[in-house]
Amino acid sequence: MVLKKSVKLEILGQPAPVAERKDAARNRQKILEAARTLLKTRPIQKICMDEVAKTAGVGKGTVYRRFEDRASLCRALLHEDAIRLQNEVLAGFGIPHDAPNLVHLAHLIDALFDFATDNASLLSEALAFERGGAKRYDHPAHVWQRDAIGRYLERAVKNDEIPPLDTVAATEMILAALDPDLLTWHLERGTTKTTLKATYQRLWRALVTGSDPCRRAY
Amino acid sequence: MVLKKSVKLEILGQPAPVAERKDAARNRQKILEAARTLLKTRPIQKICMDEVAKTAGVGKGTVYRRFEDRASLCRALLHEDAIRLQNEVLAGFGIPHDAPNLVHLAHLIDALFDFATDNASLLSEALAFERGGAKRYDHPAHVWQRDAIGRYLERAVKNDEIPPLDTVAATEMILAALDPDLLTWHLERGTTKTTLKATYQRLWRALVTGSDPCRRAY
DNA sequence: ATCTAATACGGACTATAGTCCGTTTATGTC
DNA sequence: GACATAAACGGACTATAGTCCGTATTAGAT
Repeated sequence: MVLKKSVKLEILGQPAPVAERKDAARNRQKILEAARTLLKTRPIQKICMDEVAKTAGVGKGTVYRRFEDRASLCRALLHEDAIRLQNEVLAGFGIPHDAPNLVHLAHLIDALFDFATDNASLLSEALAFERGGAKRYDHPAHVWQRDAIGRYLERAVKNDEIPPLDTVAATEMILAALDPDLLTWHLERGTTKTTLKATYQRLWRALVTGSDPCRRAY
Repeated sequence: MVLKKSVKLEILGQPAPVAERKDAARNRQKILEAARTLLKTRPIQKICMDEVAKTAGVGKGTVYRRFEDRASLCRALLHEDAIRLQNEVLAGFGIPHDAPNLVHLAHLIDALFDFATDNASLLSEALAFERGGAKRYDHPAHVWQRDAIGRYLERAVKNDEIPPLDTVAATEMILAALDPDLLTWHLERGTTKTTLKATYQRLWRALVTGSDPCRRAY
């Protein structure tokens, strides 16, 4: 059997759907649809896979054949938003190309922030993938975000927009602070999204503009 | 029945063992011992609660009566190290009391870093507590670390050691980057602990010494 | 020593993620 | 259209976290 080559759309971890058989594709859609329906009634953490299967009218085995695991299903549910995010990045947020890299970065981080808060519950579940094994940091979703931020930071340094800096480490710190559970915690305690976002913008700016005074031995 | 009042030792989330009956106390020890024995053979993620129960020679119900859940057991296993950590902090790391707050903070963060790397696997499991619900950020373990860092940061600002700063937010960013899974990831990829720690020290210093230039509207 | 009530025990039970495998279906070939 | 076979289906099965509850133990009171 010759598989039709399908365009690879590896975006934020969406499993590239390589030429599925018709029934398989249909079931994939039924499952996603079922999940989305259930998501309207309660957060993903309260939805079990059997229920998704039953709602979709397929067997549990089918769910797990279409989606590697629970986290994988969550990632697929995030796909649309992820596409939008990536398109915004590719389009450069409508900013002049020659705008300072820090401005680009500000927009990128804003977008990542929105993505994280708007999808906190799904993301939390999606990231739980392989806890303790630390594999999550090798996941395309994470790698992509890291690359995007890192690129701008490097350019900003080269361009003398900010002092020299360990861009790799800084990138990771910026991303770590975007932990969906942390954001959720703040929002649940009454901080508005706007405030939180502003705080966050100030924070990463402080990080990348900071110097290391290496204040004496101790 | 009158309970003997026991000293409350609420450290890093260790459940204060309030006057247990003799059999209960004995079983608590048996369970901890069993867990530690098993931990010598493989990481906590590969050990199931039935096994702990069986090894300890008690029923599963007993395990769950002594320890609220898996995460709770992990926290108990971290207790000794947590005590040491707290004592170091209380002792001020043997630094002169009038040393700059940033120096104190450097030692604190070093200690937190060591604690996180030395206990990464247990911590990862312990923190997994209540994912998606964001309750982990209200946990005594986290609150304690936050307070400790926050206190030094505030003093450092008041003392003009660093420019004004959103100390609360900065504290959270510093802690977020200490994610045990992230540290594990680096260590697994060959970064030495020494290097990683040095990088981390530079990073938080950059953060707290940074300014927010508020570069133009965009 | 006995009594009694609070406390604890243990293992069967439930819930749920994820696997396995015998049966069914789609699809390219003749 | 019939055939062969790769792919997919579905639900029973396994593994494991956490609950429940009838029975057993402890410890203060008498």
